[in-house]
Amino acid sequence: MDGRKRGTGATTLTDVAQLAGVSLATASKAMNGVSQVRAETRQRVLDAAATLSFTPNPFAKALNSATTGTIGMLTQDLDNRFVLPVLLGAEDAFGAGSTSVLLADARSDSIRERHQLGMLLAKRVDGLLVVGRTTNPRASLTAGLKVPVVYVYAPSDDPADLSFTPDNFDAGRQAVDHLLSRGRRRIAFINGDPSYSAAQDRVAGATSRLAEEGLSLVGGADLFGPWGERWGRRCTESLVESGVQFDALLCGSDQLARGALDQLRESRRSVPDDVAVMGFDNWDLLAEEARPPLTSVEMNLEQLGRSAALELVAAIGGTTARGVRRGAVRVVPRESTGSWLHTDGGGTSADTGTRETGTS
Amino acid sequence: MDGRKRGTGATTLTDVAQLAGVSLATASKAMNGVSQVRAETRQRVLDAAATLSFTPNPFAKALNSATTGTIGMLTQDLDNRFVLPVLLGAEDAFGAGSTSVLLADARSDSIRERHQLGMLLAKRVDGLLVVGRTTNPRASLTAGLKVPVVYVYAPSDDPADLSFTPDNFDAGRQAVDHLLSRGRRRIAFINGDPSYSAAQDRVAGATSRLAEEGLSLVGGADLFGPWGERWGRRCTESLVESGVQFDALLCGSDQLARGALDQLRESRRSVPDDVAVMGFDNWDLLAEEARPPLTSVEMNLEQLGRSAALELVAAIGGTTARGVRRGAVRVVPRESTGSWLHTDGGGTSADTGTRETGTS
DNA sequence: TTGTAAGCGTTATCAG
DNA sequence: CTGATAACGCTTACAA
Repeated sequence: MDGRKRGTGATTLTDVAQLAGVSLATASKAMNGVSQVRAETRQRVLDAAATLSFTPNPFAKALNSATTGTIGMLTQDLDNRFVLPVLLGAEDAFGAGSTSVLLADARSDSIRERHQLGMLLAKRVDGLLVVGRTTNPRASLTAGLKVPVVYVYAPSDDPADLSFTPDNFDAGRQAVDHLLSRGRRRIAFINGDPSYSAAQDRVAGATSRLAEEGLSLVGGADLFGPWGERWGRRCTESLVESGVQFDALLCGSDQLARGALDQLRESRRSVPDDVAVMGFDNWDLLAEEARPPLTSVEMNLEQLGRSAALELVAAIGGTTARGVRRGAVRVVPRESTGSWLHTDGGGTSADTGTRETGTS
Repeated sequence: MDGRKRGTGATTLTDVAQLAGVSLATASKAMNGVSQVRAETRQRVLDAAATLSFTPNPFAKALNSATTGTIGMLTQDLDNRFVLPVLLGAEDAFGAGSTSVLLADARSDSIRERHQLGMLLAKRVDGLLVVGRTTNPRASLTAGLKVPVVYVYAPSDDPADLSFTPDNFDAGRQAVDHLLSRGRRRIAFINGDPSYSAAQDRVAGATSRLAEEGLSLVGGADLFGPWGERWGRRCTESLVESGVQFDALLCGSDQLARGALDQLRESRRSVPDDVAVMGFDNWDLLAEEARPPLTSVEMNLEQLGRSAALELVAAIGGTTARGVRRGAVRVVPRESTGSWLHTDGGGTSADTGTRETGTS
């Protein structure tokens, strides 16, 4: 359409300079606010740029600025509900600045991950955000890279790297805290797959908090099984049948908790009056529609992604940080832990409560 | 570390040429396989490149090739479980080629969407994939853009654009087909939010298929309500209480179906013996853990993303296509529709069926 | 077949 | 304060 020899046809700084009646160099300075340019001149250039709706070519720019305004987000498994919020937070944080995000997914394949890494590097990203699939530590990729890398969700196994991961240990502690605050003392813990550090850390946190009260989990601390409602049901069933007394059921995930709730209903245990139930992850879809709505621990994944992004930007800027940062979590109370144990909410008496144990 | 005046320190084509003992131009030709280069020379260059682990600077490349090897993925709402598979499919399809994906999320804000669009364009993407939040048609963004745009999930409201969206109408038809094949004839439909075209299309498809058999939905075709288990339960309850006879319950989503299953259990209706239940979306997490496991319609979102990506690549290549393409869907049978109506469990006769109705 | 040189759009240096 | 001019790394006529 355009008589030029080459070029994209987009308006260039030269066009702007021409319209503004200044030299290319001056136009550049005016646009970037650097160097001394008379206010009037700058305005003229800016106006010209606006009229032509000029957008600087980022490639020409990147060609001599050593930084490209792009970061790579390398996910291990995009098809994972936990990475979504992380992605969102990160994208948001970057977008607020002016860096944009190049996405690459490894599909849980380390060969493919290597390949994607190469591709991202070839695109000259300024930094890398590596988003894991679980909270289990993962192999570091940092060796030999000249760009900063930040790991999110799955921390790097190299302590010299910087990682962000949710604080599952504290999540366990806070959960117990919450249950204690509801007057529960006989807490059972149904857990997920033991190969997940999330499962291990959550129960460890819970145990630790209980120990401070001189308590321990009833029914044992090793009720591991597949994540999922089915195991939640089965495990709850055995627990009930075993005759172990418990007034709270802490479940390693909301899914497990859903199964537990179903089973408790069938066993005619009232929630929360007989048994308080809570989960982890605060997956609204499951938690809010549960009967009763499920108290859960929000892992603040979006915030985690945001923090990681911010820190990556900082690292690109030159700062160097290392170690594993554990993102804050918080309990979101709903009805499943809604009542103080043995109140006469429904109509019963009995104040066998042990509130005096409270430490604060 | 390096005495150069500027530059990133990365090895350049000039380095390669030097090592190979040829001119810059020859090196370039050798690398790109164009023009006539003696095989031996090319090999020498390739070797040199390998030794230096040379990666061409994409910016320098883009600067004179009019195409950048990057597409923009503009999502309306990343925090949506339906976009994940689409993203995955698209990323995969692009990755297979050598285009990479720039991600931008609009957070359901049209102002922000405009902004992100601008940013993507400023980055000189070769094309745009616009991923919607629902399957409702959305405002076209194509006007005035010089890069091709393909819409996924939410189709564009401009028929001149190219859109990919799941075939909800056919999903409704196939669902009914499946239920009919199980001997069910009194089918009730519980639906989600009527403002979703998915809800409308699914029930329309179901109705259409039933009509072919001279049937219609029992309990009416307007049981719309909020997506979610709660509505599934409530709606099922009224249905049961209303005394309407039904041998199948088709639910507008797996979530609704989960609610329905719960309610049916409480109403002592056996699934699938008394009532077959099925949903849409085939959300494994819900469907597989349901009691019994839930038959559902798989919307093939990943494939949808892949197709859209492929078509975008084609469009960048110069082809022009328009209109709305509806992605194929398929029923995934599980136990909730597992039995032929009125068998007696183990393996009986009873051919009360109406198989002869089949049109083909 | 290979090399020279002219861009691509910007920024940075250094004179005016 | 402004303007030539030389990079940045690569592709591509055009010569040799």
